[in-house]
Amino acid sequence: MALPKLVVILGPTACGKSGLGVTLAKKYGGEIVSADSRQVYRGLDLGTGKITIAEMDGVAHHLLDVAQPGEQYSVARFQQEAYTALDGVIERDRLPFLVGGTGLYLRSVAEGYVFQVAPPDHTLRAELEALPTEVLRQRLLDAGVELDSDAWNNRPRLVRLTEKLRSGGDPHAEAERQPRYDVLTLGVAYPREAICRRIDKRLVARLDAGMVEEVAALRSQGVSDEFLYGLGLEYRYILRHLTGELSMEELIEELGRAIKRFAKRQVSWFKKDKDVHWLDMEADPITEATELIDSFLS
RNA sequence: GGGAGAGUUCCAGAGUGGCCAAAUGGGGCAGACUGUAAAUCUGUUGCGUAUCGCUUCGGUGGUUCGAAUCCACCCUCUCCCA
Repeated sequence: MALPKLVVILGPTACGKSGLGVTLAKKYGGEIVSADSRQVYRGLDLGTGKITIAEMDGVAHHLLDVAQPGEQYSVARFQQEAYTALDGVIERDRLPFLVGGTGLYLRSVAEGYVFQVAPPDHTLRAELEALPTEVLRQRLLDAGVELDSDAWNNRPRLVRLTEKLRSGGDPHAEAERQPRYDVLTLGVAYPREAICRRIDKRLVARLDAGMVEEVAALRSQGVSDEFLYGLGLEYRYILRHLTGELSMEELIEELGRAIKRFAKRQVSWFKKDKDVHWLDMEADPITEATELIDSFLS
């Protein structure tokens, strides 16, 4: 039995994924499932570049605003909820579009990651987090776990490896996949300089639109600084501005740089996926995408 | 006009005779990443026909086997007294 079809739209930040998603979804009678690790939170709007109701233009969107700021979210939870949402779209006999920039989230659904039975143990994590890195590392080494240089100082990863070990999992287990969809992946990207220009432009526009005020409001509603800091980018840098650490000029400069660095990391991630059909955004991406989708559906 | 101090590799900033192409941080570049992923982490960052050679530490000229480090003069900047 053939797998249901899914169109994935991915790409670095500020390249027009959401807009393209809406256009294509309208054209094909589709619905959109967002794949963004920060847009799942309610109230994180300007800072995440979340699509507005008006911009949705009547197209149904899923997995936006499904968690409370401060709440724990994870790839596994995302995958679960995305599967449910996508299956709903398919049942309604509509074409599902998975649109977003969180590489891990996208891939977990598009490729069907099978997660080990080792859910986060927050009590254990709290314990481990108090330990020095060398201790975390040494315990794993003593247990025969092999660590590559990339994980050597990576505390979150050391903690997760320990967690897997404790719950009887195998830290070396081969990554498993069970694809549930027949996927067409469209990539949205501009040349590097163009991305940088778009990022700068969008940053200023969002600050004008009240992005700093959004963060201030979240704080006054009781969202912790720790959570905001952990979100990174806009929330982290604006928090630092609000606490007086960064002037407005420094905020614009440093945040702009950080977003560009992030875009680069996204590109690094997406580049590895050889199945992406990269659209030429400076030509006619809609026609190009339409042709690809048409042949994908036929 | 007089006095004090400073000029270092993209930036900031260590380094005061050999272990210095030069610490560290930032930035840049490349990368990793299956339950925190906008997070977290790794490598690299003068040039070259590369376990060796070449050109760098404001400029010029000295001292020395050897100088970013010492001396002289010059240029620039900061500060203090006028």
